[in-house]
Amino acid sequence: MDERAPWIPPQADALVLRDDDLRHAMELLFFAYRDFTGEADAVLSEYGMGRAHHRAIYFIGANTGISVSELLAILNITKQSLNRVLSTLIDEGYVVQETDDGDRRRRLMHLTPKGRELEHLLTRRQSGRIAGAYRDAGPEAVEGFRRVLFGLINEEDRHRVSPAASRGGA
Amino acid sequence: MDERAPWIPPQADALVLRDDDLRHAMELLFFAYRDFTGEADAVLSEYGMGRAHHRAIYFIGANTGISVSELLAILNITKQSLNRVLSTLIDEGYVVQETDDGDRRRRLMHLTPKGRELEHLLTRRQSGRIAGAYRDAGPEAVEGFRRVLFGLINEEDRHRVSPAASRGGA
DNA sequence: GCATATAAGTCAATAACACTGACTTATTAT
DNA sequence: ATAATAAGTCAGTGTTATTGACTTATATGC
Repeated sequence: MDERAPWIPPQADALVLRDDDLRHAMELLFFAYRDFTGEADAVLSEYGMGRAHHRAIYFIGANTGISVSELLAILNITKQSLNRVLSTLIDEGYVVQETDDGDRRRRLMHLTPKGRELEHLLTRRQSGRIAGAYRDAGPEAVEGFRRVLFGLINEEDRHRVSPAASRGGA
Repeated sequence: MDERAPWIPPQADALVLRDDDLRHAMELLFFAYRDFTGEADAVLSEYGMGRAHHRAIYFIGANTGISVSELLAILNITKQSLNRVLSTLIDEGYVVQETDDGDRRRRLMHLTPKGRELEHLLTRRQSGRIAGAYRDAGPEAVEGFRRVLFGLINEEDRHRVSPAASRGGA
């Protein structure tokens, strides 16, 4: 069995990718994501919540007026899984649902002030981590970081990523 | 409450980080990690395994002769959690443990040929995704990707990331 | 108007993954 | 001999997610 990277069409002067490079990338993703998410987990457990609540709060906050089915598409989980999380958030006053006037089947959601406050509390530590990494790596590295991560996302979901404020700034 | 990014010491000509930039980074991480890991999940479920098995296989494969406690430190989970996964992998012949001659309390682990085969099967699709993203983004972007992700990892764990083969290559 | 499709919500059962706490067994170090 | 370390085990719990079946309300196509 041929083990050497059958997935690289050796073309032009393309960068040569070895096993070590891929291993390195996978480990970077694993550790970075682990530490990045771990940041908020401590706060969440104080509220009796988990990462799923955070994701819901985050994406409702980032997409005010989002419908349930749109949120499901972003999170890639089932309605039943979301429901448990969502009903907690609604019951405890972090999220509000309002019937869409145009289509009264749809429930548009947004954060309450309380929900917005929790969102900020949760993202504050994560923001600090990102800001530090961005600062240490420099603007060009940030642009590269964005390009590669964007390329890792399924094409059909790339449109869901919100735009960055600064793009390619010096 | 002052909401505007209290975590950025505005210094020198440092890149200005806005809420949008941080939101963008968080979403990139979320979607990229989601799609990256989702790649292997389909294969895993055919084997009756989950992501935890994959992580164990991966890190044993990348660190031949690793001890149980070292693996626990990398995965950041409890001994009991690992045990469920590990005993499956051993029972089904993917992983072998051998008593360390120097310290007979320690069990050094490595993949069997069967385990190595599964590891390759699992990482093949992920490798393709990374290779594609690297190719599309270009070598400089790859270097930036690495720098930022590395900076996101807790300092005390950065030494656990294996080195990349190509560093800053043209 | 009626049939059908869509959006949302719900009930029940199950599984993967992780946790805490308590404990045993070897083996090494003091 | 005693204490510490490495590994393994048993029991109970919780979060996150799943599948499958079903209800309710609203919208749309004919």
